[in-house]
Amino acid sequence: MPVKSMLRPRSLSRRPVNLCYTNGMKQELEAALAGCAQELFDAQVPVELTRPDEKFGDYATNVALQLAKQAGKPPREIADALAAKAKEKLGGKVSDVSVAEPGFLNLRLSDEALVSSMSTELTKSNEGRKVLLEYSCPNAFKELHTGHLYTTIAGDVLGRLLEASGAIVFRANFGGDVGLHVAKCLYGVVQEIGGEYPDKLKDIPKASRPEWVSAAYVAGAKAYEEDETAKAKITDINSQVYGFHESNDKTSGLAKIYWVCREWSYDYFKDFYEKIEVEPFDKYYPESSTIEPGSAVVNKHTGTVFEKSDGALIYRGQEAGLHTRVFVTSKGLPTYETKDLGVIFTEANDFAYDKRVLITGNDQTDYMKVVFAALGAIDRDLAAKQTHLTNGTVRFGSGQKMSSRLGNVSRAVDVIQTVNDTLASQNPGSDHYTTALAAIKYTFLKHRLGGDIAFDIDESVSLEGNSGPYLQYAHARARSILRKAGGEGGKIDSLEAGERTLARKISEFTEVVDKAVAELMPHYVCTYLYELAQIFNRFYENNRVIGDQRQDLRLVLVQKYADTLQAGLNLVGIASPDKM
RNA sequence: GCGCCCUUAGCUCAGUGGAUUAGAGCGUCUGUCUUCGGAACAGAAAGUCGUAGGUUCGAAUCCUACAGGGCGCACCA
Repeated sequence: MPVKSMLRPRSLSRRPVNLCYTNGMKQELEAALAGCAQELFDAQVPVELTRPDEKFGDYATNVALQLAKQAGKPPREIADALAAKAKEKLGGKVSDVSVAEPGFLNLRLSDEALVSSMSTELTKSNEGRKVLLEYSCPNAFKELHTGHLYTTIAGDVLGRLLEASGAIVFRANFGGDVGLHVAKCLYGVVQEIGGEYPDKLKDIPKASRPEWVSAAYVAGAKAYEEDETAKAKITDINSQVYGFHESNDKTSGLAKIYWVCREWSYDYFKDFYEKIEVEPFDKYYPESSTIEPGSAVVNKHTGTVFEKSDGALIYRGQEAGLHTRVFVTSKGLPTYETKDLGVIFTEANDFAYDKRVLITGNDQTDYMKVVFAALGAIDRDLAAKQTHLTNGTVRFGSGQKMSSRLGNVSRAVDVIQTVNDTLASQNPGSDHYTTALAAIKYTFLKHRLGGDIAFDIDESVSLEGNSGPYLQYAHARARSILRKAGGEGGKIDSLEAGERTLARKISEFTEVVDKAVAELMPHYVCTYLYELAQIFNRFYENNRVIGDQRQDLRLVLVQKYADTLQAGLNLVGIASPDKM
């Protein structure tokens, strides 16, 4: 495969390739219609069903318009023929197949078929596929900020989606534990404790460690800018830290401080992930561990893939329309490029993945292309397994109004704290942490992955409208009905209008998830769940369940709805308590 | 300077080749209900889909140019 094909624009790579679905009403109807086209016109066309406005039907297709050109007949004529054939072929599955100008085909499912297609059984489109997900990726010795919160939540949900589609997911976390930021931090630490006395670290209580280390970093960074002596010292510490790894130094004063503070960082990350209720990582890849494998790869391909230029080792990406980037500096130090190659190969060894999905900020788009291009020149197969997704920058405030409570503060813990406090003040006494998490996660996840996000604290904390808490409430409400009604339920034979609208929406669930999985876009699920809850709330407003003649039937619908909403919330990592 | 991304209602965003009125939420205005949990529901006002061309039976969606905004362009990560 030529290198260029790996550099295709995201809009193309998003297209799903795997079309071997096994079940589902949509797939069944598509196959049947393709069969009709084959029989009538001897034409092979991919039939794609869409969900039109309910008044037109349950599914629609423009296949007749596509066929018109091939067959050289008016689309209307083709549509009429297809409709007649489809009715005959699909029998009891559809109650109506109609044609609309200029040649759209609309299908309406029979109530029976509609009811049977309400399912939370998902398509296993990635059965057995090994997918490595790399996300979150915070630097040790620093605090987690809002960007980390976003990428962590997004990555976690992509993992859930992939797992739901049958994939075996490996969650990897690649973060910097060497480099200038570490040296700055260590400098600050040493200043704070008055020398290279690792024993003094014992005095720092566990709970305040993250902030303490962070403060040391800030002090170190300031000294680096303002004080020449400090700057020289920090530069020296920087190379010492590399030495701690090379010589496996665990005993000298500064080395001890380094290892202890590094461990504190990893503890802090793990606590944080637990706190925001995301799946734990399978493995951490500290940057220091990727230097050796990365350098080995670069050295091996020097002269072929990489070339010397001004004393540095570079990959010349210019010919492919990319940037030329340095992999090893003229001082012989590996750059992030080399470390990235190192982690790619190490992960491949550890997990033997079929696909690797990396999620980073969108400022790394062009950079990653260069790394992948270099990788492609080394190992085409491995390069073909790489996917780079980006999450946008989190902006605060919306337009004119900045949030007075958050200002520009972007620490992840502050965001959580602020949302939690706001909820607590609005609704004292109840358990609002679950609600706070739902609010935050949903705020991030409802947007299409890739674009920047305006994080408006007031909006995300809102319990109304298109929000996580609205969905949780909509779920708890349905569960409450079910509790009150007891375990009864009945059979669904025919549906009234409001019931049918709800059933129709429920039946879309698996299709929406398929799409979210195929495109690795969680927001489709969020949008769907909100629409589902909205439709239920309308139904609920207009239709009595308990005590109604149709109680038994409606309870089945409520049950299906609650299960579907719960399954969907679970997929996007949001809790669905039965009571709030 | 070169490259990539973005621009849809007052604000925040869905929609990315299909159909009569381009959809939501928030905000604004007006209602519903002696509530199977009101964190609800119904309705109204609000849009030349950045601008100008082009391709197509059909364009917010594809192409070109321009404008505005963001990001990236060798020894940082």
